[in-house]
Amino acid sequence: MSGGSSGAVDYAALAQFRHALRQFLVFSERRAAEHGLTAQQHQALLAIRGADARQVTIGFVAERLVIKPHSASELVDRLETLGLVSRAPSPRDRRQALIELTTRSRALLEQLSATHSEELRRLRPMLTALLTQLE
Amino acid sequence: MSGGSSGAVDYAALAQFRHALRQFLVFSERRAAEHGLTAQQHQALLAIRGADARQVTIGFVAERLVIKPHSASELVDRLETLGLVSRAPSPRDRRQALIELTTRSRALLEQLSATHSEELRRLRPMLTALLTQLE
DNA sequence: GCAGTTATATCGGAATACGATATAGTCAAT
DNA sequence: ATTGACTATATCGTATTCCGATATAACTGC
Repeated sequence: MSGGSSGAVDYAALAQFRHALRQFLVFSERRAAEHGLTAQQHQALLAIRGADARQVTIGFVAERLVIKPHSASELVDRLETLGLVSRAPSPRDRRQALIELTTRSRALLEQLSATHSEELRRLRPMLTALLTQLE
Repeated sequence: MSGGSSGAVDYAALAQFRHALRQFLVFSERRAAEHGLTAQQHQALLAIRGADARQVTIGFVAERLVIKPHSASELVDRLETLGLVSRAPSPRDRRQALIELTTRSRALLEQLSATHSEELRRLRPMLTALLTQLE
């Protein structure tokens, strides 16, 4: 036996888990599209909102979305063009760009998040069951 | 109150869940890349393997990966070029292409799947906790 | 105030899913 | 058998977006 518990891999369980993930991601993508957003734009808005008190910078967005900082910069460009975020140089460190949601994106995100929470509540039993099956 | 349980959305929990998902997907992407595969190629191999007895067609791959059939066709093209799957017309219905893994891709997938199972076992507590938090 | 580092930005290039369309095979009903 | 509707797969051009390489500006310690 290698490192795994029983040696044999449960391909069907893995495949089902990935299928469930894909379904969720496609669900998410479609909801975002209904509001004129791409999946990444939605994720960025959520990451910014979810930061609560923290100062949100390009670097922060990059870290939360697990993309390179220069990709986050481009992503924020697009959001700014859409009027969904504002960028302002940080007074503390003028290299940093402080990012904030606009009224419009806050409203948008609230709707999207409600839908997503609901969907995840719906998917939870299946996801946890599939994860359990992998043990 | 709307449809949700308490009306207010837990943005931080949603954001954390998406961050965890992204981390897993990036993990997966990197492992696949170490074996010369893209994420989608790996997913396709897994879907084919996870089908067990079932006859695997382009349509089946499309359905499991939640992509359009013509995108699945392109994806299988690339896998065929890499020598990771074979395509043969079905005797039953000669429109269909029956797809099979090669010896090489089976070995490849076994390694990848072991790593992934392990990682998912590691992530399970976090994922289930985050899902629970959304209730 | 210089060297090294950090934060963000710009540009060209690569990958891949998609829409529109094409081709080939199947099936039902005549 | 032939037609017509439908299904499975394939091809082509396009758009999106991430990345690597590189640039710029600002911060830090000495």
